[in-house]
Order: sequence, then structure tokens, then C-alpha cells
Amino acid sequence: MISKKAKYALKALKVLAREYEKGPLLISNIAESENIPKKFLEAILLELRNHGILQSQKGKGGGYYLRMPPEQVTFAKIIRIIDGPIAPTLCVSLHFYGKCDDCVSEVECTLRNVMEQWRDANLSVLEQKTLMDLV
Amino acid sequence: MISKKAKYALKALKVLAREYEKGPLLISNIAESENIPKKFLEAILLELRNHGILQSQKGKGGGYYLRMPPEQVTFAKIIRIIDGPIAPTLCVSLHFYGKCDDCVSEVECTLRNVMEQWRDANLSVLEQKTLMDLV
DNA sequence: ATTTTGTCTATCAACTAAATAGGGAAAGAG
DNA sequence: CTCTTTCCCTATTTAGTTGATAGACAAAAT
Repeated sequence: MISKKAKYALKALKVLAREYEKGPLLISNIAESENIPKKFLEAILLELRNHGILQSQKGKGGGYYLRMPPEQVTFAKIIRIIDGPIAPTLCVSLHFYGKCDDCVSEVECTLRNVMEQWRDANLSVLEQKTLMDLV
Repeated sequence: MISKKAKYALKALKVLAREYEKGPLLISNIAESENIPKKFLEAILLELRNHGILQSQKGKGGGYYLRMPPEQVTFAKIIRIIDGPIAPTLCVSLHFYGKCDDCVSEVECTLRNVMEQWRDANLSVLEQKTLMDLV
């Protein structure tokens, strides 16, 4: 299950994708139209900005807008920023690799094979789907 | 990411699958051989038993054993018992369906399509893989 | 009876998720 | 230069979950 935060992020990005290259959108407007707590959304958009997905503009006429075409923003990117690892365990994560503290040998771990396949199944969708699919 | 509990469950079931039809195994033995806190494992095995995966036997010579052949115990079953929904959102969950509180219309939700595909990708692995693949 | 084993309930600390509060800083308008 | 608009940042709160532990209880076997 993804977090509410991730879902909010996707919904907000959907709106921003629709308005791509039509100027910035206000946090408040997105929050209202998508039923997202404004302050919470603020933090989410900021995070996406700090990871290069969004650009912001302060002051009158300001707001947030996509920094790249919607078809370049994959679900995988978004989920990794907001929720972290996509893989079911750290020991098979491509971007957040970490050793299992309870495992003795990774190569001998029969569980790891399945986890890898599970991860790949996830990625086959998430690396493929982009904001374009939400418009 | 799956919980540590789910990972412990899978590791314990792997051991039990290897000993299928060779008599019961002690909690303590499994705990020790797999580096799982004994008391924690106790709760996990009990839960698996209450969901019909395992059978238990008290007293001397007792312990836990698989109630069905390893190839009949899918990963999907195990994960659902221990971690709950496999789907990324409740609104596309087959076994734990629930409405999104922030969504207006499910049919119109463009996000939902992707979530469904994501879920199916997960299931294609998890409904296929069984304890047999760990032996 | 006693020993062995699982069963059950309760509790704990640590962490995380979700939401909120409030002042700060930059951009632009006039 | 001041006011308004907007995003930026830090802190806090509350509720819930995760992972782990403790201890009494119940059934089975010898």
C-alpha cells in the first residue's frame, strides 16, 4: 500500500500535468480541487520541487508547475521520492539497497529470488507509467 | 516494502516447507535457525495457524507443521494474512476493498487504472509463487 | 505429577503517518 | 518603499503501527 502522501502527490501531479506549460498553479487551488489538506500538500509539493520534478514561483502570479513534460515523469520516480523503496525488501532494492540484519548469506537466500521477481513486476509498471497516463 | 513480520513468516514457512510431512518443528528451533525473536515468531506462527496454513501440536514431540503441500501455499496468501492488502490502494484491492475518502468518482479516477495494473503486476508474481519456490 | 510444548493477553518503546500552526522570505504591484 | 501575494521552513501534535518482551495459562505426553 502506498501512503496517503503518495496518493496526494500523484493527484496533485495529475492536475499539474494537465496544465503543463499553461503557467503556475496555486497550492490552494490544487488542494481544494483534489480534497487535500492544504498545509500537507504544501510539504509534498516542496519535496517534489526539491527533487527536481516541480518548479515554483513566489509572489503574485506564482505557484507550482512541472519542470518537464508529463511523459518524462514516471510513477517510479514519484513513489521513490515520497514513499521510498519500491522493492519489497531492502536487499533487492535498486535505489535504497541495504543488508538484511537477520540474513546470513544473500546469494543463498531463496527468498531473495522471489523478492527480485516481485520488484521487477512492480517496476515493469511503475517505470512505464507516467503522468501522461493520468491526463 | 513488506514488514519484518512478513519476512519472518516467509522464512519460517520456508523451513517448515522443507520439513513437510517429516513431523512438527519447535518454535524455538525455527527461531534460532532463522534469527527470529522467539516470542515474536510465536505470534506469527499462531496467526498462520489460525488462518489454516499451519497445524500445531502441544506437549512433548509437538510443534508446528504445514497443513497442506508447499505448492499450495502462495505468497499472496501469506502476505495477505500478515501484512494485509497487496494492492497499492484500497479502492483496487480484491480482498480488502474500501472507498477512498478523498475521491469523488471511482470510475472517473484516472489514477485507479494505473493502480489496477500495478496490483495485477504484483499478483502475477504473488499468486504464482509458492513455498515450493523456497525449498 | 511433572515436563514439555503451544496459547493467550497485556504491555512497552520506538517509530511513522497525517495533519496543523505560525512566522519567514522572496517576488511583484503600486 | 511598502503592501500583498505566494511559497518556504521549522516545530509540534495526535494517533496509530511496528517490533519486541513478559508472564500466566492450557493441553499433551511420559
